[in-house]
Amino acid sequence: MEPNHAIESLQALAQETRLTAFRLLVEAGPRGVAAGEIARTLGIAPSSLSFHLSHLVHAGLVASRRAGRQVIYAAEFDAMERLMAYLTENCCRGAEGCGPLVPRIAAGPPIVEDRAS
Amino acid sequence: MEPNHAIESLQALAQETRLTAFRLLVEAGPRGVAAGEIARTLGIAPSSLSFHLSHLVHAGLVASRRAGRQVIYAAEFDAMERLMAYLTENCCRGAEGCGPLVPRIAAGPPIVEDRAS
DNA sequence: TCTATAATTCCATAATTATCGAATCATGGA
DNA sequence: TCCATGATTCGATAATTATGGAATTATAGA
Repeated sequence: MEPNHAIESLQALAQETRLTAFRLLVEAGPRGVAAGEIARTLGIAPSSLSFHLSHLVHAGLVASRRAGRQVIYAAEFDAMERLMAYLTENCCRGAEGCGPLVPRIAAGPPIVEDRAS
Repeated sequence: MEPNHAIESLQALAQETRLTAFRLLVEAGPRGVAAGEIARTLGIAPSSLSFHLSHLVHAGLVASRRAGRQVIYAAEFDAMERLMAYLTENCCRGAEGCGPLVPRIAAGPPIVEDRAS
């Protein structure tokens, strides 16, 4: 994953309305939720929701399909996995519990607060 | 981790300058990097960097300590781990590779594109 | 075709965020 | 104390983002 795509994904999630919507879709699973129901649940105007959903879709974190008059949105779990992988590989080096098999060797020998220099 | 803190952390990372700076600090490890050196590396004004670092510090993703005339910034790996844990628990349900032990049971039976309804 | 429903796009406005020069603060050394 | 260096805060400005009403588009049913 390129840094720019990671930033796009992080931006998509870094907003209260969108994170709430995304969590709702994660809860709902592959079946997804209709736009109108999301808007009602979050208590915001449909046009505002469209604005936010378009961010999530553009980042690839959410997919939409039409079902009759409604448009169903569903979380794209694979995309979320890829984001997690990016963060693990690029933002966790040196830590232990962050991700699989990213040893602390990369950051050099562990220096324990050498403020004495 | 509360959703608001997660959003703060995501916002901190969801910006090119800040993500680059954070990755630099992750690379550097616990020893950290002086503010001036970060600004030089990123090619931005010191005042701009301060602005961005304050975001990262406020989110808890980065810590600062003074060393003589310079201020050294270092990644807080624990905070990053906690963010990863939050995302795994709240944004990955139903997926397999996202995190440890979050079974797909939570999202109900896996529905394989039931567009036939 | 007409109507009702669901959603999006368009538009204006408000709010937030990013940028950097200038001024200020903090530290170390002469 | 004075000066130089490193960093932050302040201030103005530019750019981006969020909000919701009104208009538009898409679909289903009468």
